[in-house]
Amino acid sequence: MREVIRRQRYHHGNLREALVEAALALVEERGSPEFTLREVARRVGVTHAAPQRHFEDRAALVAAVAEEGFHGLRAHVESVAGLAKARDPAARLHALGVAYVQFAVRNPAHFRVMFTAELADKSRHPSLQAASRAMHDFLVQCIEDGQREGFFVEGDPLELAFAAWSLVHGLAVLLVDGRGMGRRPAPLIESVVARLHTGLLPRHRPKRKRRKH
Amino acid sequence: MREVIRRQRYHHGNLREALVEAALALVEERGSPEFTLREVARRVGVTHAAPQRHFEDRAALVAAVAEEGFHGLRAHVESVAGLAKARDPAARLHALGVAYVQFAVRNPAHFRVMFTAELADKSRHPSLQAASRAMHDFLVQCIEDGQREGFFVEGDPLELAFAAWSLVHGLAVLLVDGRGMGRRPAPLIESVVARLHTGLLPRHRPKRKRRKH
DNA sequence: GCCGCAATGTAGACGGCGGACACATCGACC
DNA sequence: GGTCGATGTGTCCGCCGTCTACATTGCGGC
Repeated sequence: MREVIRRQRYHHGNLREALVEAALALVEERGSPEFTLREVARRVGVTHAAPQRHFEDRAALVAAVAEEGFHGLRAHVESVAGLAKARDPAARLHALGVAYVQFAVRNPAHFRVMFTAELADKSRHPSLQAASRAMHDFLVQCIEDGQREGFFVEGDPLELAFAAWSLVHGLAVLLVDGRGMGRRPAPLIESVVARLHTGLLPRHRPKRKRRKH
Repeated sequence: MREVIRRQRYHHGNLREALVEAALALVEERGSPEFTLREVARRVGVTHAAPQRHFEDRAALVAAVAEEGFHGLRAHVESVAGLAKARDPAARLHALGVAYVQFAVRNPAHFRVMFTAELADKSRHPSLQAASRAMHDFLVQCIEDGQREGFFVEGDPLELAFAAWSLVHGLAVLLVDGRGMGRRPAPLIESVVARLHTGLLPRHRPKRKRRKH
């Protein structure tokens, strides 16, 4: 009965990629990086044990999805920052930040998996660590360049990078989690990332001490 | 054999709280918000079905831990911001941000559970939504006060609040996930949150266009 | 005091899960 | 055309969350 729809070929042919794709689709559909190995296998049309030929365990599949995501993120960020290369470092940093958040909003499933709690210990997945690290190094480089040319405030570049990374990552997380207060994301991203540059304090600080009451 | 160590009383007496506490301890120990209901029950010394008398399902227990965390966060933030109340709004906002991140770093287990992916859909847990919302409202209020008195730049207060919330939340997430670059967290928190106020651009923007090469 | 009942914990069953294994099928290379 | 490694199947294991029937308890009305 059930074998009416049956895979024709015994071998799938491209199971590994198909599994990654199916897993991503599941995350997309349910908006949460929780999926079952068997579920993924069913969707692809193979037995639940078949994935083991391609991924040592469930975590390996999750890591593969995350890694694909990191590569996509890096490509997007570098392409956008590359376009802004001719302009000054501040514009480049701005473009970098916007691109980061854009990627998250456009690829929420990938982003969720990339930062899922199950992958918190990345020591088991060195390629993930490398991708994340490369991103960070690129950011620090961008800030050091800007400082050297006087476009950014002086100070420990690592600390500035950490601040930028925090704002941008926090923004991405909040937007992907649907805490965007129902606004259109694009302008919100632009203005929030711009805030990183100018800060919340007015350029001309009021000298009056405090209100009367 | 195994009943040598056996609970004396048939009724635990305070099972609900004990379960929340045990769950939190497990998260703390393994550094990840993944725990098993049966595991928690074993640790408390009851049968695996006993928790069901207090929590409809596993998600309800997770939500209870998260809710406890939100109450703690709010208490911490409000107490710190209360102390800084006498000072100007900028100092108050700074204190608020530092307190937020401090809470995350000091209570990583709580923080992880509060923002775990399983609770992404908070519609099923209105008390969580309320706690998170209260936090946000407090922040917006703080910014509106500051703007009114000229301590912050003008503009949509919701957008400024979103920027502040992003930076602080991102910083907390990165620190809790151990991406703090091995630095002592306290000074890093101070300086990164301070960066929110001043931004990355120098106060006196260089007018020269760009480097020669 | 004691009794009946709601609250709370126990014991066991069920289906689904991740993982391990032996076996079936395939395709690439000799 | 035969062989062997690669890839998918079928089955088993222990653990999981949840359900249900039953045991134990504490408490309020008599």
